[in-house]
Amino acid sequence: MMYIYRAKTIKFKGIYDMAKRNVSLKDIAVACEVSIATVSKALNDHSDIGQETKEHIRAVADKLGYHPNAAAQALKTNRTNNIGVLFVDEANSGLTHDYFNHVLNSFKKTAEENGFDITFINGGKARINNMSYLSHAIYRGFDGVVIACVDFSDPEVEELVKSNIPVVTIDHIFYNRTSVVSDNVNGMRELATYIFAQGHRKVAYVHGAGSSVTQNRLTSFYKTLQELGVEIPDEYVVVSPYRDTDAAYEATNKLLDLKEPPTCILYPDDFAALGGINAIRQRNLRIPEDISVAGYDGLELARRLSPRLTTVVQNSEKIGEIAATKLIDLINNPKGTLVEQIVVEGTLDKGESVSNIIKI
Amino acid sequence: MMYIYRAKTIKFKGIYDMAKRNVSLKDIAVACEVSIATVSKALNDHSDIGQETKEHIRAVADKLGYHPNAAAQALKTNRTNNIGVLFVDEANSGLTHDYFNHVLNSFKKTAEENGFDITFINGGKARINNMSYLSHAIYRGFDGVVIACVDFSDPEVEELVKSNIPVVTIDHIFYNRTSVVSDNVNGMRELATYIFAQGHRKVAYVHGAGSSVTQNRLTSFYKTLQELGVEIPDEYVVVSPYRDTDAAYEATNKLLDLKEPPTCILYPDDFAALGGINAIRQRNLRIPEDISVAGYDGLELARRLSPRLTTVVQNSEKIGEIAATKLIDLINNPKGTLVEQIVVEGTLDKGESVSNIIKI
DNA sequence: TGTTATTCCGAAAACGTTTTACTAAATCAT
DNA sequence: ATGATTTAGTAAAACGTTTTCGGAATAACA
Repeated sequence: MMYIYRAKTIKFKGIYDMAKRNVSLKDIAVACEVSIATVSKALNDHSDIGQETKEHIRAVADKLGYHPNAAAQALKTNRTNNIGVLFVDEANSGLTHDYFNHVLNSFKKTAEENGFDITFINGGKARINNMSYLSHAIYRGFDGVVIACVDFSDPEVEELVKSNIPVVTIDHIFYNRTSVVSDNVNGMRELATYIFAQGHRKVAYVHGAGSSVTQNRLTSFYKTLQELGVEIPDEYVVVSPYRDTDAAYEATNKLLDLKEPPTCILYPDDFAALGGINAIRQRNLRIPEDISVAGYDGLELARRLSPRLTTVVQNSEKIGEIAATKLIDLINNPKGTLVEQIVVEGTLDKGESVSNIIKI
Repeated sequence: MMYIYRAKTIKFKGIYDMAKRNVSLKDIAVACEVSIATVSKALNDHSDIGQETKEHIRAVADKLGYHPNAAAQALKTNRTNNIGVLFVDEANSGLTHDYFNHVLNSFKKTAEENGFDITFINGGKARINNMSYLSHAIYRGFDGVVIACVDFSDPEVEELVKSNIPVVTIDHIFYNRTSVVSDNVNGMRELATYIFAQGHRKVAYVHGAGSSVTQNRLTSFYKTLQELGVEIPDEYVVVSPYRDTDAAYEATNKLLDLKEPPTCILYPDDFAALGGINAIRQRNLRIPEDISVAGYDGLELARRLSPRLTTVVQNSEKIGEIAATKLIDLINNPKGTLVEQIVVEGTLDKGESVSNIIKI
């Protein structure tokens, strides 16, 4: 696609030409006629500084417009109060990845509430001096790192995980590292069981492939239906990436072209389901009367479609929150805390897109 | 909603108990039997170090697993290679804000390609020692700051914008600061003109309110239709926040309940349009035969709905990219670069949700 | 051979903090 | 009044860099 943009350049002179030197402890020290050490202690509320001195120093600091210098603090204390976020998904959708940005948003919120900032760890490919993930993390001095949705088989990821930087992984379990995962096994079990209960026996599965998340779901799908006595033929399982409506569209067409098409199709996520829905509607089939569909994720989108999408709503907020909490625990108490593996359950949203086809 | 989660705690001992001291220039210096200065220069490829010395030092640095220390570098050079991102939207949707996360994703990409990292500037409310935006930016020493989608009347934002930190604002123009804005005026003009050409005269507008973005659109909407000789009664304009499907649902119902309901409704964004669509469908009205709708933003969602949504696709990728480029220009050349105000045009996607109602 | 460039490297200061060890003064107990 | 303790503050080192100013050795030149 061609993009046009007009630019009108206003001929202002540059405005950033004043020498910038921020006020430092030293400035406060001379203003108050005390030592730098005293200023530092006063601002950090140490007990060995007199009350009136503290108040005076703080007042002067305020008046002078003092701001602490994160770099200097970090250099001295080995703490940055900064958390690295590593996220590289297969589709490279980055921040536009629906599920992830919900998780991250909640992670960010709790991290900030605890005084931490968030910085992205970017790939080796993009950087000028191309560092590995671990190099980047060491370089920035992150107090901890959260890893989500990446290709966990990437050796660079493994290197990072095995380092001595506190790590929490999301939706993937590493031995001896704490992780927060969505309960895909039970989620899929619930969904499959519900679909079975609605009378469906010919159930197809559009598989998101790639990660342990989708692998868990697929396994759970097979297992659940097998326990219920349903056989899934191989041609009922097709692959299509996360959030890829085009691929889901193709996959759906393939399924509908089978001699014996399924009565229900499961998609890797709600958005991909849209692609499937388009394919189905294009054939003038009705949802759910002629064919049923189900998504996954439980984004708001699912509730806004008509018919409302049957889906498993993942508790992305809770996942982000717990991940942040646990990571901060780890940071503040590196030797004390135990390694935990936390499973966050989702809930089935029955919606309206899976019909009851039990013959009466 | 009640959220359940199970946690199984694996009783591993803490693993982060090894003392971590990263290898420094000094370590390399003693290993190579040269001075620290020489090591620094060698690694930074200064011209006054011999070729073989450089190579040797680099080899040793590699072997020892050296990583530069961002904090120390920042302290010394007053450069952090880090850009602050300020983003607070009305709805507090944060990273889940569709349009913004597209812009940010693209911004992030170009920033990283130029060796910059990205850190969020968070609100005063969330932080423990609640800093203003500017304080936070100074504290972290951001080389530059990008501001998007915030409440630009917030005095804290103004304080930041007026500081001597290089700033680029997105979708809002400040005097004497460079900005990148989506062309909402022309976008809305195109959309309104198209709708008019399709024969619609009773056009309602669900107004996103709050920002200059939506204000520009509203103004352009009024202006365009007035120029075309169409009068918009006051009750055709109702307010509903960005991306709020529930509010859009309500707003739509209000519009449909009018004695003389509109033949076409515009929404502040594609997602909100979904809420409207639900309200319409609930009354068994067909889109676009009985009533037409249009969105804004041009997210992929719009193309995946059926009927495909008529919308204005904003060039979010380009906006992010330009914002990053311009900000980096400003950072690298603070006194030389001019202040620019860049307008990025969008394109009308006619979709299928606005019908032609011209009587033949 | 003596002078001047050129090449390569080092000493040391500085960036803004925090923290340890210490001192001087004030308070207390006896 | 003496010694012991507490209180309030300071000096200085250290964190890991970068950079300025030289300085010594070597090379080039007359």
